[in-house]
Amino acid sequence: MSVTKPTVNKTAEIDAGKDRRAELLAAAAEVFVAKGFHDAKVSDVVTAAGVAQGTFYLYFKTKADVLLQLVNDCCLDIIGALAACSQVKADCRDPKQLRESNVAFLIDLFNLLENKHQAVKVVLSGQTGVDTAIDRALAELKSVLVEISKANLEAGMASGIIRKLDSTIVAEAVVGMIYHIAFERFVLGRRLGVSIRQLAEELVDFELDGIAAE
Amino acid sequence: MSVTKPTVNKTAEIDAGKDRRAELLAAAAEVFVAKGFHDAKVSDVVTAAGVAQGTFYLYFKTKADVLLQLVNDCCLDIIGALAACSQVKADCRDPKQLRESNVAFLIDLFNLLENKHQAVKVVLSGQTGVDTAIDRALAELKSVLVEISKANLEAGMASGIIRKLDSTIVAEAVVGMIYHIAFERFVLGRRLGVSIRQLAEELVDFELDGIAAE
Amino acid sequence: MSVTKPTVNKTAEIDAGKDRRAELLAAAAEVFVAKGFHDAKVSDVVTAAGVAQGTFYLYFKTKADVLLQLVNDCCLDIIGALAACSQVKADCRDPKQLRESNVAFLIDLFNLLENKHQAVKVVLSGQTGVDTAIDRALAELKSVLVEISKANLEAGMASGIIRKLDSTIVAEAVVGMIYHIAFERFVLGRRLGVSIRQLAEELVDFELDGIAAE
Amino acid sequence: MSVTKPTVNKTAEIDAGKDRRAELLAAAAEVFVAKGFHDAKVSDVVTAAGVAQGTFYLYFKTKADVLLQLVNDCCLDIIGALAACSQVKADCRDPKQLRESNVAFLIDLFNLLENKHQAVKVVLSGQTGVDTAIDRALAELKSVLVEISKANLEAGMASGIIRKLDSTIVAEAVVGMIYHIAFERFVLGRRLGVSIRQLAEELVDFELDGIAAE
DNA sequence: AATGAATGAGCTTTCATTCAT
DNA sequence: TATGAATGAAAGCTCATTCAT
Repeated sequence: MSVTKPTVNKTAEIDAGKDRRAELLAAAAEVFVAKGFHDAKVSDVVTAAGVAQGTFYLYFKTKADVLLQLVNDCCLDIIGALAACSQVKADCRDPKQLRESNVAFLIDLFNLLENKHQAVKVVLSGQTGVDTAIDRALAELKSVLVEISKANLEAGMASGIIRKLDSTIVAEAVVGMIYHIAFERFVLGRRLGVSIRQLAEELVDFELDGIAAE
Repeated sequence: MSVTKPTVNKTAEIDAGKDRRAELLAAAAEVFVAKGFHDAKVSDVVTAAGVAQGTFYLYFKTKADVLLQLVNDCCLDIIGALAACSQVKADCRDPKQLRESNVAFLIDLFNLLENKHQAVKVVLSGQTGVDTAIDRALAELKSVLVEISKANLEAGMASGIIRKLDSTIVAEAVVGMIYHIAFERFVLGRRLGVSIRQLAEELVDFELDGIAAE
Repeated sequence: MSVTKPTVNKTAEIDAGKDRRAELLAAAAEVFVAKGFHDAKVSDVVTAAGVAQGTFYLYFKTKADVLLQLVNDCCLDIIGALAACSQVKADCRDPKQLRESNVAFLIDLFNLLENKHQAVKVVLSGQTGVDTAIDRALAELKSVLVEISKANLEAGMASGIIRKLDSTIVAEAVVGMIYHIAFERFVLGRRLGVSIRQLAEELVDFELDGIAAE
Repeated sequence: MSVTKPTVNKTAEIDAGKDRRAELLAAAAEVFVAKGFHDAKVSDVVTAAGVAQGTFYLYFKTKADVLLQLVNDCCLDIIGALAACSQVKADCRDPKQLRESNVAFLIDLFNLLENKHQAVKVVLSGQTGVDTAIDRALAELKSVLVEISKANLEAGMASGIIRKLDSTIVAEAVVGMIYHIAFERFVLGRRLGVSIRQLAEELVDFELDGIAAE
């Protein structure tokens, strides 16, 4: 049926479809963050999006499906961005450069999270157990972060710029730290009285030098 | 007949009541961890506990109530234990002592979590949005950890053993790190190839000295 | 087992049993009036009676059974009393005597209702549809009242002291009037500012002479 | 396609909605009369209406809500009708006119009750204690009847057409009589062998002249 | 006789999903 | 595509009744 339609219409339709889909996705993110996935009703989402109940099912197979797409889209974006900005760090030699590249990385990450806003909140609030595909996507994102961290630690150890340590444990620790801080700031909205840059610098200082004096 | 019942029986009866409650609590923890609170049915819990549906409601007002009690019990226990073991650190003077008291604290905490087992899994998996009382208890636990951490950081800064830093941010970072590691190990069961002692030592090394060489 | 017990004990037991039964009956009446049969729980009744849940079932087969016994007891009492006091009227000749015997009858009836108190409230609130036996008892009571009224009307017509009328309709009307007034006074507690005697006199005036002047 | 729908269809749709509600209301009345509110299940109502369980909750908030609406609708209708037909009586001067206006009023009332059929049965069977709003509506209806009756009695006394009497008590008695007769005829179906006109005349004779000869 | 913990059938209500229009 | 009324499976919770002590 759609095959016989002129291209112009087809494009218009697709665009309209994309808009609708995007609207629903945005509305869903908003509602899921506000009430949590389980307490959010499909009717809440369609009300927020200003469409009818049935329209939801033109774009998503099930209620879980919209969460999956939300998480997938967001995770893929973040993973993509991480891949881009994490390569800078890999070959730094001196401590100052290490500090700077780490700070730059965190600032990039935090800005990314800040812009994604609602979708990020959904990802960070860790809606687990809804669907194995979602669990996989969330695990994948965390795993990518851990891998980046671990790879950097090992490269640094090889080049002598980082002390000998258990890269697995420390990578997990670093990622846990970042997730927690990101959750506080981007989901709960607790800015802790600092800008993104200040936050990144403080965290990198902690990561590199620890808390001990000297 | 009932008049002549020895005290022992009476005690046994009371214990039976406590046992039932404990059995249901344990079964609920198990089921909540396995399926998540929302997907867990009361019928799952009673089946796991081997009692009838109605029996559940002799001990708990609602399905959310059992989660609340689980979380409350567990959080109170942990907070109590933390209060006890966190005081050692407060007045240490030299770096070696600082390291040791931190390691001891983490070992105590991890052992506590390991023993509480299922209830801890429930607490750590962060079942949020079910009940404001539950949210409050979980927030309280985290807040206590952050406060302990912050107080220690500030005491250490005052005595010169800890460098100047933003105690709020670093305390959050440390707690995020611990939560994440605890979640990995005690909920997901990823032991990362180390004992609790090794884990604690590695984390304290990271916390005190960071990752930078020298 | 009870056969081998000495008579004294047996009597004591029976009395105790009667007391318990009476206590439960009284408690049930109270609770049924306060909450209505359907909203009243067996647990409310036993709590009010100060006995354990299981004890209820030593004296009554089901929850409906206690209502049945309450209604039966009360209806039988009233019917018995009615039979006694209604015979006076039957053979009165002159108008003054008719008025007096009617007033006396109503006073007797109202006093009876006032004394039965709670049980009467149960009967008058017309708990219908719980059990066919209960429906039958309530219908029987009303039917007896209607029959008395009808017989008196017909006797009066025969003796010329009462005008020609449809004894069935008027008997129903009279009974409806009495039920309604009794309900207002003995269930809802609206005394309408008069004593039982005044009430009876006013009603008999209305019954005999109607409202028209002259 | 839907864009081109003629207005007629839109109306049809709205009517469908009204019809559904009316169907459910009718089915509920039927079921409530047959089994009583408490023993009637929502599943009985939807089965009687030929719709699915969930459909019930598209039109009514709860099971009690449908009873409330039934009672409210019916009571309001009756009160409205009463207001209209009760004014005729107010200023009648001679006995014959008084009798005729009273008969006319009762005939109007009985016809109204006969037409409302099932809903009236629900109202007259006095489903009490389900919801305070329902209790209020039923009390309001009775109160209106009593007030009308009382006002007429007092007007009649003032104009000398009605003898001196306690208008409160007599008004209650008259309303009790009417309720009882209406219940017998319109709920239980006992027609007592007379037409509505005959019934009204007999009752008015009784009301005006009482039972005494002469 | 008295207890009260345990039972489990059965109810109301919710809400994701469908489908005729 | 869009609609929204209708669906019905499923879940939480209640409470009359039982029974071992």
